[in-house]
Amino acid sequence: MAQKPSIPKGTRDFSPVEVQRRQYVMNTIKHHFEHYGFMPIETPSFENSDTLLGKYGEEGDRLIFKILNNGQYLSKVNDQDLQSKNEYKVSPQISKRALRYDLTVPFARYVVQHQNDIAFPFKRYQIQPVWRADRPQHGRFQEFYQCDADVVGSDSLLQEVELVKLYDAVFSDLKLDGCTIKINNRKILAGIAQMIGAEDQLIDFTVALDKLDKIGADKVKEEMVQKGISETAIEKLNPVFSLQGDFATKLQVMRSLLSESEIGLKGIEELEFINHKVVKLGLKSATLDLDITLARGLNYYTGCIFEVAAPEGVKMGSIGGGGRYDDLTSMFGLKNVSGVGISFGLDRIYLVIEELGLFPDSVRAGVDVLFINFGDKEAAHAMDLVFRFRDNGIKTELYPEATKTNKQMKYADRNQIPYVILLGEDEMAAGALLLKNMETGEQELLQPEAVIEKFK
RNA sequence: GUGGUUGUAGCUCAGUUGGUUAGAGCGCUGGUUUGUGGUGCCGGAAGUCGCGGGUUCGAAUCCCGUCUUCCACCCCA
Repeated sequence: MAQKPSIPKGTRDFSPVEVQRRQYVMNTIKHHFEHYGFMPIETPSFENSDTLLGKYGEEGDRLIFKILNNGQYLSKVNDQDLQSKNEYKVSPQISKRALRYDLTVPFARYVVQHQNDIAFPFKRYQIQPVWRADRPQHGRFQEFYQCDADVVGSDSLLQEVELVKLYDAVFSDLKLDGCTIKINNRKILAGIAQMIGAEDQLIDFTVALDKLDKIGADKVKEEMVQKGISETAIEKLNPVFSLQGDFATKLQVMRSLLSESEIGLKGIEELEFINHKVVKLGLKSATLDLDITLARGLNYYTGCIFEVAAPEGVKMGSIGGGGRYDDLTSMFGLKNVSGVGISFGLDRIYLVIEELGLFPDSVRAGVDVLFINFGDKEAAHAMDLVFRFRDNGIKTELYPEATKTNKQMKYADRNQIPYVILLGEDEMAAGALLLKNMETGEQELLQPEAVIEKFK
């Protein structure tokens, strides 16, 4: 072997067991999406650059993978821009397409493009990979799967309620108990900013506030001062920094704090409605928690925002996120269509389930039964039975070579095949099969019909 | 994008102040009565020590660059 091949950073190969387990997670999510009435769509891996650029903020633009044009792409570049080595000026001239960064923006594009064929409200789900030129870390990749469910064309807060229930249903089904669905509302954040006279600095303000549980109140205040927010304004935020108690209690504190802000109170009302309904319906294993510091960088959100934290003790960033966006489709020319959606981070959910040892044993690649190959004559007979078994829904294979039994048994063992059938001269003469349970080592001589019955 | 960290056989890792033919465990492979795996015993193959430069009589070991890994920022799923 000369130079070892490799794959780009932040990407992975998946072994048979890994693929099987990923499909288990994916199928669970998909099952619940469909159960809730979402319909599947798919969009291209890459979009026109202008569809994506400018939708995720400055940071987002930097993380979008740009695709180099084909042909003589350099010949058309403005010489001056090329000389100046200004990538912001050159990159649009040499790249007209980019890999999708998430599933929400391509969906908004889809809705606008197909608006005449869509019956609103439109509920779609989408499970596809996305790409980000981020620096890899644990649970952070350059290629990863998102599983999104979105509703467009409905202002009803019942959608938010349904999405909270959907999160709970999926995580409960995956036995991932103890997830926290954090919820907040951009209107509340806007209200606070308004109250402290920092309306123009909403983004700076929320980004700083978002770090509260990570760096503490003092550092957050420091950062806000740095961003030009006045000290007296920050003093007014003290109730926010020390917010405690259950959902209703926290909401009460925020209500009095925001009594002067119309938009802030609207946000409070929305959350109250959602919480009330969710409490009434009940959650199986997740907890809905009001997190006033939750901001989320994606700047197209306008109402409720969600983020899901893994069960306590697991070191992992958010395993899901979402929110309401009132204006996303207007960027593509379709006004007054509100959307709300959530996303499941498949790869992170996988890592959490793995860490907690929650994958069922039944999630396994490979067959149920292996026929040992004793030679041409025996193999020919075995093949008949292999197909008969398969027709009866039993995953079956015949070892392709008549090598030593030892080796064939090892193969079965390595591949965690639960049963092996020995069909040699003696068994053929008796018209029977020797079925061996690889876990217990027990063997029994059975008629083929009896084996088929056993697997039903 | 910023700072740090890692890279030695298929895998997990040793490798002493730079000094002969670079080691171990697991795995793989062959044998151990030619129809029986997961725990035995004996043997074997396998590494331009991430890649490219440099210092040196001599580099896995020191220096620089580069890629990769993981971590902290940033941001997020």
